[in-house]
Amino acid sequence: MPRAGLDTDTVVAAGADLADEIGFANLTMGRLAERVGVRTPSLYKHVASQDDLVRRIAAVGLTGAGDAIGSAIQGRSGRDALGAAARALREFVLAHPGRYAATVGLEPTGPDDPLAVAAATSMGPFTAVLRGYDIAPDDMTNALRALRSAFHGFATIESAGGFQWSTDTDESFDWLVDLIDTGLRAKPAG
Amino acid sequence: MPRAGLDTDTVVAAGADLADEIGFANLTMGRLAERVGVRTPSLYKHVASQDDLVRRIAAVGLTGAGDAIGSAIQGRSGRDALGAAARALREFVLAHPGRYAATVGLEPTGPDDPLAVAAATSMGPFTAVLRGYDIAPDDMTNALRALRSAFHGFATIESAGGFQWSTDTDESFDWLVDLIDTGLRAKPAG
DNA sequence: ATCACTGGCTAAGTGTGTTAGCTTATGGCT
DNA sequence: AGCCATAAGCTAACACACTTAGCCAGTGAT
Repeated sequence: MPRAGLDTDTVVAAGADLADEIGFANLTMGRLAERVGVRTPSLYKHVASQDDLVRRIAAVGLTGAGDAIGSAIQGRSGRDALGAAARALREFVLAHPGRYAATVGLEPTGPDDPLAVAAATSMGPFTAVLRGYDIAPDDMTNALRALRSAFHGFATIESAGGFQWSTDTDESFDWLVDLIDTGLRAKPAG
Repeated sequence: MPRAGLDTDTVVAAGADLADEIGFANLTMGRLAERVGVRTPSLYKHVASQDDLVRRIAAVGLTGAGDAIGSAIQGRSGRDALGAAARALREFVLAHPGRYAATVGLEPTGPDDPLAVAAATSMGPFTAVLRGYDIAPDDMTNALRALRSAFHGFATIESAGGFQWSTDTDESFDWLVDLIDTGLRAKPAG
């Protein structure tokens, strides 16, 4: 009876990959166990429950998205940085739909929830982007939430196949980025 | 053995109410059966499956949101109409979180999917709102998708408790509306 | 070489979605 | 009023999925 040599990170990573492949809704403990070459109950040596697994996958997804956005804005600023950040988020969600789907609909358990921390840090790059605009310090949180709402909304709707008419989604995305950029520029700083 | 006198609409409406009360994730066929005073298998006389039920609840949710937005913009135009529409959507989602949660993550099955139709018509009022701005006809779809992304994103994140810091969400919402309004106004029509 | 630890296993329990097949209330027709 | 087709409810049973309990064996330190 040889051992598979799993640990928590391996299991979570495999779960994230599997969710991307077969869709988050189809992720089950049984399928994940099969994927990593082990029987279902053995997974519970590495994660406490399915909910625990999902939260860890979500954290991985948020961290990944944040990293992608962070490196996308390197050396850019202003409209350029905004576009690069938004594009990076969108491409991450399209490339990793399962991981990202795991992040929606999770109530944060507390202020020091690792998931909440991951969510906060993953949005960090957007703060950097906003520094390229003339935003009053008091409005920083509002602006961050606006960006997050708009790009998260677009990415999740697109990822779920929610845009019906066959009009080019790339064009719609660029239009949204331009709308936000224009708004941020024209809005009075106070 | 008296009859409960159910039909599909009754079951779906009860399901929507129950989802609002206990949360969409906690909606089960068993709980719904108990709610309507019937045994679980009896529900299958009125809906084909749980997936069918969810899609019907989602359609009810989208229709309800669309109606709320539609009546909110009566007699308003421009920034006023935009704010009223956005506020109506947000309040609908906060008042009916379960119904609205049912709408996310559903692949439309086809072009004549009743769900797709409901989604399209529910966004109709936003088209009316956009007529108050100087949008090129070719950009109408892009603008509609932008509005939908932004307000859907905000509403779902807020409804899921995703906004961490204790900064006032009302203020953030107004800020978002103002950002979009400013952007739509300043963006060149071509 | 031994021993504590730990990662794997099987067995079993609970809850949820679903189907099959029976029974009887309901409403229309004669 | 009585008859009958339809369909709404029921029980029983199955298929999975998540989870726990408890056993066994591989692993690494002493």
